[in-house]
Amino acid sequence: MQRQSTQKPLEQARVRTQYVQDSKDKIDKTVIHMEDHFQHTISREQLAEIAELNPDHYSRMFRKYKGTSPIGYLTGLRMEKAKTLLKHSHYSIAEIARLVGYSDPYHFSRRFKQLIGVAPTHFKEQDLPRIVALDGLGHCQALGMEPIAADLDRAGGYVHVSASNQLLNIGPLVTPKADLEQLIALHPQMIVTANSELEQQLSTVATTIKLDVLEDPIYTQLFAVAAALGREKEAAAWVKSYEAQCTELRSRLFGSIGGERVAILRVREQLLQVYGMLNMGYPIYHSLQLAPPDKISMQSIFNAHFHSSVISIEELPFYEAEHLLVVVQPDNGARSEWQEITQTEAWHNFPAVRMGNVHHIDVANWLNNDPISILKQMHEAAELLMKGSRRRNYPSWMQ
DNA sequence: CTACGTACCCACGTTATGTG
DNA sequence: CACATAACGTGGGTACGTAG
Repeated sequence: MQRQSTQKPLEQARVRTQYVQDSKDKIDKTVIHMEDHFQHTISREQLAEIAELNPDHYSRMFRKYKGTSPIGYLTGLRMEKAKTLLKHSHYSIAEIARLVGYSDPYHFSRRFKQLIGVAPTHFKEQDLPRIVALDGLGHCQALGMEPIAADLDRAGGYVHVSASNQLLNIGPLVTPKADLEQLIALHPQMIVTANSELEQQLSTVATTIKLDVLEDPIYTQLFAVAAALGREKEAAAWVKSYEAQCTELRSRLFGSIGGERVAILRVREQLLQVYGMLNMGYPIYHSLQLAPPDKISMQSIFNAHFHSSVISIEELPFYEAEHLLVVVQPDNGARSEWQEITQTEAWHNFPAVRMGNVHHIDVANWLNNDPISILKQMHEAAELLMKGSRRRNYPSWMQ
């Protein structure tokens, strides 16, 4: 008799979940090692040893979680460091090559051109505009442009800000004089903002780029920024890569959950919302083309700007779905609201709850609506829905 | 001339991938 | 997990261009 058949399904799921988590932790351990030691020689074997995995198996696992080979990831890391040094230091190319882990500057130069598109010397001389991103940091980064300052409070957890890129946190800009003076002192050439009043006010300081984050689809927003920065080619390349990833994830998801419905629930103090196709719904319903609850489909058809419905817990059965993504606001009011919800009959009868398909997502990563965040949200959602058909992903404060 | 950077070539090492 | 093999990456060498 096979061992599996004697093991309870829940126990199997627990073991599988533990295994997945262990592998991820091991890969993360090697990523930290790369970040700390990129200036030295690092081999796949060394990394595999750190991860306590067979080198072949390690490469496979790494690609599974990071989408690239270990050495490919390390090279990318080194090139990012090199870009920073080229822009912000006076070291020679040979010195920079050495500082990022290349003993042969010629080799470094070749790889740099191959990956970045321009030779190190030209990159150093490129006169990039001084951009201040009061909004749209993710838009700029998707176009390969690193602003000199940004409102990091509005950037969201998914927009990566590396410690080395000297990005100044300027926000939140609430228009009093002091803030404006600080902004002018930066001598910006471009300012990206979603606030029309500010745009008017700042148009005398620099060329302003107005983002319409509520009305415009993400591609329109990206191309608006690209047009102002002369980066249309980069925008097109980003869209192409993004759509290729959408297609790949859609086909994998179809294989694992088929046409099952996904609902998105946001819990706040005294407020329960079910999301539509916009904002948090965008990566789920638009990018991954997953099915929303039937009522959300109807509401979206009748109102193209439909954002979310505020509901009472008794109305939950009208939004039936086989999978549920839940955002609980990280405050005590929302947490106690959440505790109450999970005690109700409507909750226990909800299909996704009965099937064990409830996943928690972090508000800090999910409220932002920029290319970088949307891409990562899509990957996070796909991973949760594919791997975790029986996995509970409670945040640490709930355990 | 010298220093620095890029392009090209070649041999060898490393990594990815398919198969069992 | 082991193995074979193809693909890719690396490092050393040389030639050449450019600027001071």
